[in-house]
Amino acid sequence: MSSKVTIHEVARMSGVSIKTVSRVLNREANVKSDTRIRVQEAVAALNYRPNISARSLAGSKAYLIGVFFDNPSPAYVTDVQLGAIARCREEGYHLIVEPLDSEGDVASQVQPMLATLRMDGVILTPPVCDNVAVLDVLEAEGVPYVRLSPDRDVDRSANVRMDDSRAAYEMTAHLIGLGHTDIGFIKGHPDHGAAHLRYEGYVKAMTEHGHPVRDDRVEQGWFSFRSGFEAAERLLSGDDRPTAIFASNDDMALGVMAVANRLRLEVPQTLSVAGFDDTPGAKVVWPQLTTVRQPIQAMAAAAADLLLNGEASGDAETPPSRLLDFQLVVRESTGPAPKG
Amino acid sequence: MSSKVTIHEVARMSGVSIKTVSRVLNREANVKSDTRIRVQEAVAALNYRPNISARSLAGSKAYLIGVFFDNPSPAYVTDVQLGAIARCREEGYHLIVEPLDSEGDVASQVQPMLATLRMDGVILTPPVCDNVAVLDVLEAEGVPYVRLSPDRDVDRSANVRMDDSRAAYEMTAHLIGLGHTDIGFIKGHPDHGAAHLRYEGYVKAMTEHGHPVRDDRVEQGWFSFRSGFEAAERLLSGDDRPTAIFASNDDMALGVMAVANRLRLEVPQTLSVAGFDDTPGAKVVWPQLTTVRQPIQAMAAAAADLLLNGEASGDAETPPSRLLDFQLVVRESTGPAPKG
DNA sequence: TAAGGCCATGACAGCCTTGTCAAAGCGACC
DNA sequence: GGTCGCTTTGACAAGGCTGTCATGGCCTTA
Repeated sequence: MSSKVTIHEVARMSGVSIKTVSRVLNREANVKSDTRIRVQEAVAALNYRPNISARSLAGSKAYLIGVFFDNPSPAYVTDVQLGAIARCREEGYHLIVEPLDSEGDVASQVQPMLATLRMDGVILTPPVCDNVAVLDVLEAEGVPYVRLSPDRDVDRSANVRMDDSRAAYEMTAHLIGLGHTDIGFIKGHPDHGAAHLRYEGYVKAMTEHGHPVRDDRVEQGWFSFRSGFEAAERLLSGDDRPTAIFASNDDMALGVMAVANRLRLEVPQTLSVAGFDDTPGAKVVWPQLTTVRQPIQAMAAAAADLLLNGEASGDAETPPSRLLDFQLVVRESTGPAPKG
Repeated sequence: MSSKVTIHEVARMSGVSIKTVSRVLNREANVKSDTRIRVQEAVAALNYRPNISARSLAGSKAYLIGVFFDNPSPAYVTDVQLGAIARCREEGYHLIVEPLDSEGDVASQVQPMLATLRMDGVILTPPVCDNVAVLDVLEAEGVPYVRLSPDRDVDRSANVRMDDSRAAYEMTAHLIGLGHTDIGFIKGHPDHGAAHLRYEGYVKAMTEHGHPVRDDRVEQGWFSFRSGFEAAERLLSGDDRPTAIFASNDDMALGVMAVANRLRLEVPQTLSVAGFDDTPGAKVVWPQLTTVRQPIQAMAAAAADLLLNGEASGDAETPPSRLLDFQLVVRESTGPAPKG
């Protein structure tokens, strides 16, 4: 088709000035409705689309939102992208993805990019969202940003989070509801704030229901399959073992399942296993894993929303924060506690 | 810092014209080397970065490469992004990601996007890379594109592929090398060209090594966990069963492992299992899966390369194509054939 | 020495849109 | 009829950069 239709041609075709076409395109007020319609018809007829470069050069918006990540979980990353784009498309914005290499000097990777692209906003996923150098650069360049599930300095800037503590509480309560009283727990990487929150939720649920939190039932893990595997070996060796294990993420829970498998402990008849995150792996194992789903797409959409509606611009005294609901996904890896 | 440094200031600081600064930035010839150095120093001192909008408005490049996908596999998608960005960064290009919804009218989603952004090129992943409507729009808009692992009309345009047939051949040969002669095969989704190629490689290896391809050892699958599970149930029920199963992707192989697990068939002592793709799930099961790794990042980088060096521009009579090497990943799910 | 050619550089227009500001249109009211 | 105040519209500059073309210096060649 048309290699390049400009606003000029639309103006000529509809018999108004370029500026009026611009007004219609930008949904500005004070355009007579029949003028508006005439222009819209011309736009449709010529199949005209405004040139984003010219637009951002002339105006103040770039129509670009950045997504910065350095995340080992592809599923998380794509969910963020899908959620963000869903909201962005409504307003004609596009997504620029920038994988960061946190091994290197992240700030120096970010500054040039911000200076060239002049994006309207940036969404930061963990762990980049806790990289102070990156935040500093963003603020220096005056680019609004929203952090997803930040760990540190939560009040520093706009963010979107999930209630990890309450989710862990409810998962624990779910197990207790199934009759378990002796529930093992595998902690996550101590550098991640979420790890602490999840542990907190577990402790709270156990305590409130009158079950002791035994030291030898809590193992340190690192969010990896291997660490879950090793923690499970410690928890499950010998005859005195818990009837359920709640791992603070799915990868570790899968490690637990592997050990159970090896030891011929039937899941969930002999041992219930619960995870956290609802990664793709959770559906691939057998039996499928009971876990907690973060509404990642919704969180990303909320982040995009904060950016697009201007709330994240950093002028408010209290940065906006949105807390989204999680979802307990009960599948086959948890069941009633064995009798006796 | 500097809210916006323009090329003008660099020109003043280094005592040359704006145009000369532009020449230095674009690595053009015919600039005296001490002039070049002076300019570069000024650029560094002012921390100047060219404004991408102004650049693309004035020039012919947009410095943007698009990645279109509608891919159920997040791992694949992020690998593509990582590979593409690695090559793009070398030349100051950025990545725009556009998830497509192939349920809807894809072409009409794509055209406006191409018209507004005027990207310099687009990378298409399966299955979008086989959507003729999308290809038509790209060509109509004159946007160069590269397809990753296309199935149909392979010669229509630039593409990057892997030798699926040979990979399947080598995996089968690997099993034969371990002493297996009775090897089951689970085919992939018949709409995917790769499914046929993989089957072809299996047949070729069996035949060349003098082993029969028994009809009751080949099952139709659909690339899903469930279809692998069901195919394995058919292959493994009864006493007359193969000593190895080669599933044409990992998800199905995981289904096989689940069945083996249920039937108490030890992997790999009693049954060897091989997959294809090296998805994250392959490392999460126990024992870890022997599989074939596609060099996805390298393929995406090759695609970006074709775009950036102009080979994909569609002017050559034969569209360029790159065939990359796969990698056999031997882990614990395959072992010597049981004796007797 | 004059003519021709190449290299290095700069002046200026143009890319397509938005922002500013002024002007024109319109209705109502005194 | 004239004035005021509002809505609607347009002329023009500006945004930061690259493309085109012209200029001047210097080297080569006859």
